[in-house]
Order: sequence, then structure tokens, then C-alpha cells
Amino acid sequence: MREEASESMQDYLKSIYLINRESGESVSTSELSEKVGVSAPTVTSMLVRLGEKKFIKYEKYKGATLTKKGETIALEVLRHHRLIETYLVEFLGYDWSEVHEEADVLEHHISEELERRIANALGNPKFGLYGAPIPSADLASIAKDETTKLGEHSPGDLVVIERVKENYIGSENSPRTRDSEELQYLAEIGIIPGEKVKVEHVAPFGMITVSNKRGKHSLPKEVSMSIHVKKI
Amino acid sequence: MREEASESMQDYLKSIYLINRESGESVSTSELSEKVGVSAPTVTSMLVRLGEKKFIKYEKYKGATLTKKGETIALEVLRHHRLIETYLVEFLGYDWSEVHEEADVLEHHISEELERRIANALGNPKFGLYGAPIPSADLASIAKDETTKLGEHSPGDLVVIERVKENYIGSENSPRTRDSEELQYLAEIGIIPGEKVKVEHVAPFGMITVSNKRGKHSLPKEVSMSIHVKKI
DNA sequence: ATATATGTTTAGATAGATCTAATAAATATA
DNA sequence: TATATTTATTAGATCTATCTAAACATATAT
Repeated sequence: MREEASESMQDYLKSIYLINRESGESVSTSELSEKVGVSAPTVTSMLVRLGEKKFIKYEKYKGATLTKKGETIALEVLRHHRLIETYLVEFLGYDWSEVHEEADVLEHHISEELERRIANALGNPKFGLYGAPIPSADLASIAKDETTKLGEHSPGDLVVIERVKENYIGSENSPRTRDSEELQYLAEIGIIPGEKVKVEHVAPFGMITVSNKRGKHSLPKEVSMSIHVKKI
Repeated sequence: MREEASESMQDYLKSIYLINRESGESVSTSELSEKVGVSAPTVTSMLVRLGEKKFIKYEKYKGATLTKKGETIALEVLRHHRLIETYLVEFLGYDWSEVHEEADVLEHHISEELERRIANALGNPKFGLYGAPIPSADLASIAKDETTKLGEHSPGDLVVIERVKENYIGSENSPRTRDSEELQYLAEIGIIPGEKVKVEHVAPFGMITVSNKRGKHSLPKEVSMSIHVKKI
């Protein structure tokens, strides 16, 4: 399946999937340009190629949406990514903030067989690190996300962290290298799956302040929107 | 280190290393063409590029030899290959005949960190599957091979199999796909590291016949030269 | 020693993925 | 609505890795 798409194509398809799942809308050239880390013209020409291969539906100036075929590839790559991440933490002693870059590369290079064996070693999990849902082996389903975003909560809410996303659409130029540092920082201040925090204050520009055992911590809007929680 | 060389270049460098270690001579275009699986003109143009990058010394019509720089990359890739192979067998339950293709891909894509962790999980071994020597982490040394080749022995010799090579210079067009089947077959007839065989007969054209618990088996010259043994 | 066969290189083309600069379309603003 | 700003596309170039066909060099065999 994914062999039909080059490594580069797989990256675009995965990105289209992830961006669309956030926004629900068709994915723009500039969003992809930022996420994939290439220039806008490069994205345009890739979108044309992906369209020709029927991996996406693309209309000039209107962005892209995945076809069934494209979605299957995106889900396969995502499954690989999350299985690898989880495996590296569980079996090779990686810290959860370090595995993202490694998985971003390896997700394109493991065979079906290795995917199966890794999944098996992990007990065929439905969720990986930070509660991230892992697409099923047949790529037909992905567990529904029952969480809300920290940034959507109001002062007084007591929530438990379910998931800290590995990346998100921000305003940075090189999102990849930032992620690891940021995840590290969040871990240090106790923003870790399973931990409880209380929402203390929300500033008009979206900055949220939360408290936990380790004190009060303020997080900018974009960051708080990448942290999934459950209210308790 | 290896980041300076593309994946494709790494493949050529590894092949040059392996062919040269067998023959001791500078490596020809046609040998590489076969081993890497590309046309001869493709090899020529790659050799020019590798020469420009000072990974090899290349003279028209005279073949290529690795520079120190090129050898370091070859050893790094080879180290990855053998660590990955061994890890897949030891920790993920692969059969030794299945891991070669997987390692051939992944060897180019694991980080230094993952290399370190895999080596660590395996106890920093000096030898991998089939007794294949693994280059040291600093890429300075590779354990010496104390074995002889099955094909060099005479009738009456009793030998223990030390190593069955994953690939070799043969006369086939697509060596990669053949390897796995062939290793499987050898395993079935008992040509497995640690097993003893007796040399029964050597035909003038090099075909060797050996016997073990499972009966007599004949092997063509090229195959017998890829099996390393120790006389007992 | 010359002819033939084999192996190697040159020439020229293609496909994928990327870039910058210039242009055009869509959207926001005065 | 007209204009300005933002976003996207086209045009044209580059680099890597590959191919086939043709030319050339080396090795082998009469």
C-alpha cells in the first residue's frame, strides 16, 4: 500500500491527515508548507502529483483533502509512527520526549512484518504515548478521542492530563526541533499524562494558568490547545 | 558522519567495502553494478561523485578503493546492519533467514542514539548473526575472521559451521531476493552455525558434497565459498 | 599482432523533489 | 467598492539517481 507513495509523499499525506483532523477543513498550501517544512511552490507541485495519483482531491486555491486511498496511506504511516514511538519507550528505555524525531524517520522504513512484530510485542495496543490513538492494523478504524483540550477549559476546572501532542500547528518556522525541547519542559513542570491540574486563570489573549503540585504554570494558547485532558 | 553521504551513496560504500574485503583488490564497475543492482553507467557516474566527495579513490577503468573517510561510513552502515539483524532475531523473534532485507533498509535510518541503545540491549556484542563481526562503536576496528571457507576444504575434513553469509558475489541478477530463500534452504538441510558437517566429495567444477545428520547435500562453488567454517 | 569479446565510459534523457523570483488570485481593509 | 495585503500558482532552474544507446578501452584468443 504505502509503497505506491514515496517517502516524501507519505509525509505530505500524513500531514494532510493530521491538519485536517484538527481543523475539519481542506488543507491549505501554507499549512502544509509549514508542517512539512518546504516552500509553498514545492507544496503546490506536490499537491498536483498527489492529485494525479488519486491520493488527494486538489483544487487550485482551495486546498487538499485525502481520498480513501490517501487516507489509508496516512493511517499506515501514523500507525507506524505511534507503534515505533511506543516501542522505543517501552523496550529501549527512551524518554517520551526523545522519540518523535526517530519515529518520524523510521515510520517510512519498517516492513509490514516488523510492524506486526512490534505491535505484537506491545500487545497490539489501541493507544500509544500520551494517549495517542493508534490506527488498527487493517487501517479501517482509529479510536475516537474522548478528550477535550486544556485550552478550552475555564477557571476552576479540575482536569487530568490524557495526552500531550508531539507537535501542532504553531507559528514557528522549524516545528520539529522545537517539539522535543518543549515536551521536555512540559514534563519538568508536571504536564504529563495521568497528572491532575487545576485551571486557575485564562487571560483574554488565551494564555492559561494552571496549578499542580509543582506550583503555577502559564501556557500560551497554542500550547494549551495541544494538551488533551478529561474534566473530573 | 554518515549524514554526509546519501542513502544511495552509503549503499555503494558498503558494497565497495564488502567486495574489497573478499577480493583484496580495487572494486570494478561491473561488480558494483551487480551488487548494488543498477546499470554499469549508473555506477560510473556514482563513482565520479563519490570520488569528488573523497569517499573513494577512483581511476577510470581501474575501479575504486575506499578512503579512510569512505571506510568509516561503510563501517558505520555495516555496524548498523549487523546490530539490527541481531536485534531482530534476539528481541523480536525473527528467523535468521528473514532479517537481511529489513536490515538493508533500516541500516540507513537509525540515529546514533538508537544504534547505541540497540547495541546496549544486545550487550555491545563484537559478533552478530552467523558469527559476522560487528565494527566497534568508534568504527576503528573490526574483529578478525579466524575461519576458513567451506569451499576451500578437501574430502575427509570435518568442520563446524561458523558463519553463513547473508549475501555474496554470485552470477544472479537480483541477489537480494534470492538470499532469503537460499538461507532458508540452507537452514533446512542443516547448514546452520554450530552444526558439524563432513566434506565427502569435491567435483572438478567446485561443487562440494557434505554430509550431516540429515544426509548428503551438494552445494555449488559460490555457495560453499559463502559458508565460513572451522576445521576440527 | 590483430581481431574479437568483454567491460567501461560518454552522451543524452527522464523523473522526483526541491528552490527563488515573478505573477495571479483570493481575502481583508479602508 | 477599490485598494492593499496575503496566499497560491506559474515559470524556470538545480541536484540526485537512474536509464538506454553508442563509443571507447582493455583483455583474450586466435
